[in-house]
Formats: sequence, structure tokens, C-alpha cells
Amino acid sequence: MKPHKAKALHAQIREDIETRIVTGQLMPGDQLPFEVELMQQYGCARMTVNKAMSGLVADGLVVRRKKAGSFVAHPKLEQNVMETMDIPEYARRLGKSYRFRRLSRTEEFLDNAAAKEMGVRPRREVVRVTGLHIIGGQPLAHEARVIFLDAVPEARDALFESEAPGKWLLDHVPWSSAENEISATLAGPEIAELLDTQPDAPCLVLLRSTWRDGVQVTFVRQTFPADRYRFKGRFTPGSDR
Amino acid sequence: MKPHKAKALHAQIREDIETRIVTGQLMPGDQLPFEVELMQQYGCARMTVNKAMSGLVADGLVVRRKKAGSFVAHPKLEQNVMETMDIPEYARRLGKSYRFRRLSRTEEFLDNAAAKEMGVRPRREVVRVTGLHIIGGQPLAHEARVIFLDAVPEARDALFESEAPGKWLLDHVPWSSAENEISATLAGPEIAELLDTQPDAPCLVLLRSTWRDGVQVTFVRQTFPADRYRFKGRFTPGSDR
DNA sequence: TAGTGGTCTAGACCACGGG
DNA sequence: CCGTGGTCTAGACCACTAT
Repeated sequence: MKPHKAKALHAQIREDIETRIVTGQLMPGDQLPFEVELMQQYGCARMTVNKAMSGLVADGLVVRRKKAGSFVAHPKLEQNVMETMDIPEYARRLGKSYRFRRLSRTEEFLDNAAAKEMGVRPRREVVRVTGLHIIGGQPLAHEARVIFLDAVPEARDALFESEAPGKWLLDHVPWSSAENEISATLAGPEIAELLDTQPDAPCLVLLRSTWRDGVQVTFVRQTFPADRYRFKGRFTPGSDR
Repeated sequence: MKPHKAKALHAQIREDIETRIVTGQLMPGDQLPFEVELMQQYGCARMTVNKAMSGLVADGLVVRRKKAGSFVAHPKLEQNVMETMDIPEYARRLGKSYRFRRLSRTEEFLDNAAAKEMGVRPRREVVRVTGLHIIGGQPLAHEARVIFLDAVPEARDALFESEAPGKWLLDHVPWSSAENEISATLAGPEIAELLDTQPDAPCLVLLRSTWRDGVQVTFVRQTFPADRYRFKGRFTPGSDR
């Protein structure tokens, strides 16, 4: 009946409590057993119980206060994991072909206006790239990107003729923190023609700034026709990791 | 010089490694020291090292393979934590007033068309609520919500005249998993008038289905004028938790 | 002040999987 | 095979905080 793969005890304890929380047997604010009680219930060491509880805390399901005990956290829907902002990955999931078509590539120094829009200091030398993400033969998104050459000097030699700058950067910049903004706009005449849609078509706009070790690496604006793409996300407390 | 608040050793180890990763000293795929080496370096027990490494794995910064060792993970920008989809919380952060103005409330049985749109079976009895989220006197979003009475029978007695249904649900539904979809649309004549904007104004649309223990609790469609609200998110691998 | 969680140790056994 | 990580123990001391 049970799955043959026996789970670790700390994972079992964690799941037991998690189940009682998500099913509503335990309500937000309810107190959980003390560690001492749990180690008696499960007949294990306190470290094992502690590992289970620590995981629940990391997942935001439980809050703990010294001397008081452990309690079911009050749910927050404020944070949601949004997936598939990586367009090639999105295409792969759909089983469709993907290609990037470069429209332009220039090297220049940021003027004041552009720098202000991105919130960086002006006069930084950059590579500007625009292009289309094409999935199954249809353009899914228009992309306008800036890559800062002082952060990624190797970009000077990259042409991005068929390889999307985003993928290139993931392979050349070791790790990054990113800020995203999702907004909406009308396609407008130029992008409408490129995306083969109407100028008054509503579009999703993703703005992303990526940083590495304190210096901005890239800034990108991706425009998706609303009828072709939507951002999907899921919030399942503690189901993963 | 050092902050007087000494951090836990496992947290210190974790930060040391994390720093080397995010600054690029360690590149994706690079091998990390074995646990035995780290316990010698830091002069601590293996459990302590293991706790640090487990945290890095949970944050997706590190992958571990038995016999092979531990390696820096390849970065993915696929998942991003989006914040502030909770409108009252958003108002609070801005230091502005918040109120919910109910526009309508009905109890009915879902017809086939509506059920299909939400992906649930028809003939379920629901409460339908529409209203406006008003921040600093200005309408920020229009909301159209369905609450399933078989999942939340208490909703029959809730009027939602000034309390937003979202907040009410958080207080009455213990925990939930949620699916979100972000899209874009034009305001249209009706919502434009309610939101005090133009019918052809681009708007962000948030669709959210919330489930509890396998049954759908609510479905909501929130419409934000694009010039008043945008979703912001951050992706800082391992910075929090 | 006393109870609780936070942390750490110095061992141990085992499953997995690379060589 | 045998090194690695995964897990667990039975203690211990300490920091915090509710009472």
C-alpha cells in the first residue's frame, strides 16, 4: 500500500504536519506540539524533529517563538513563484520550435534619457540588441535589450544573430540577481507589425534588470501580445523543495 | 569591526559559499569542497557543514551527487517570486488608505459557460462578488470573484460590504494552494468608467484560483490599469530564508 | 526564572553511484 | 568496491522571552 521508497523520518514528520495544515485540521495560529513532545511521539532524537520544523519554517508554513512554541503561520498570498519567463524553455515545454531573429545590434553610449529610464548612470557603453522570439513560426515576443559592456566586456564579440542574448548571458555571467516588473501596454504600430498583430492589441510587458555582484549586467524589455502569452504561476506552500 | 551579533556557524559557512557563487568566484558546474574538507577548514562537526549545504541546495544554488560531490548549480531565471499581489498590503506599504467598495453580491448556481471558463464542473452554488479596491481615494483595481459555497459555506453569511473577500477568505480558509495567471486586456467601457480611465486603456489582469484540500475555494479576476499598477518581483538566489 | 527553540558535537550506519 | 552524502543519535550549552 505504502510506497516502497521509505522516506526519511524528518521528511515524514514534516509531511505529517504539513498535511494537517493544508487540509485545515490545523488552523493559522494553532499551536504545534513542542519538540520534546514530537520526539516522544516519533521516538526519535530532537535534532530530527528540529530538522523537520526548520523546513516548515523555511517554507513559511510555521512560525516559532522561543519559550512560546511553534505555531501555524498565517497564510500570505503575497509571494508567488512565476514560471516560464524563459522563452526557449517555454517553447521546449510546448514541444514547439524556437528561434531568435535579431533585428538590430548597435554599440553606443547611453544618453541621459535612456540611463534615467533604467535607473543607471549615463555614459556607460552598451550593446543594444533588438529581436524577435519566434515559436512554431509565430513571433511570440519582441525584445529590446541593453548589455553593459563594463560588466560584460565579452559581449562586444557576441553578435546574437541567432542565439538569444538571454541564453548567451546565462552561459557567460555566472550568477545574478534580477528584478522584474510586469506591466501592460498597447502594441503600437511598429511592434504590432513585427509581431503580426493590431496596433491597439493589449500586450504584456516584462522589464527585467539583472545584476551581478552589485553592477547591472543587462536590462531587457520583452513585449508579448496578450492573446499569445500569459504568465502563469503557482503558490503551493511547501510542496516543493 | 565585526558585527557583534555573531551568526550561527552553519549560516556563516553558507554565506561564505553563497558569496563565492554570486560574485562569480565560483562558476556554475564548479565543484565545492567535500564535507570532510569543510569540517576541517571550519573546525566543526560534519552535521554543521551538512546543514549549511542543505540550505544551499534548498535555495537552488548547489546540487549534490553522492560519491561525486557538491557543485554550483546552473542558474535558472524561470522562477521568480512576485510580490504584492495582496492589495491591502500594497496600500499599507505605500502609506495610503485602503478600502473596498462592493458593487454587487449575488448567490447563484454556475451555468455551463461560467463553469467552463473557470475549469470546474457546473451547477455548483456560488457567491459572486464584484467590487473596487480603492487606494488613496483612487480606484486601483476592479475585482470579480466567485466563492464556491460547497467549499466555504460560511460565505453565505458574509456580505463583503466593506471587507474585501480576499481578506475575509484568508481569515476563514486555513491554507491554500493557488494558481495565478497574469494577462493584459483593454479596459472596455464598463470597467473603464468604474476605474475612471479610458476604454482603450491597457490593463493588467490577474486571474487566481485558490484551492483547499483539492476543492476549489474561489476564483478571482482583478483588473488593474497599467499606468497605476505593475507587478514587481525579485530573484535573488538564496538571499532570503 | 524557567521553558523553549537554536545550535553544535562526535560519533554512527546506510544507500547510492562513480570508478 | 568504497568514498560521498543522507540520515540519525544522545547528549550538551546557550539565547531568548513569556510569565
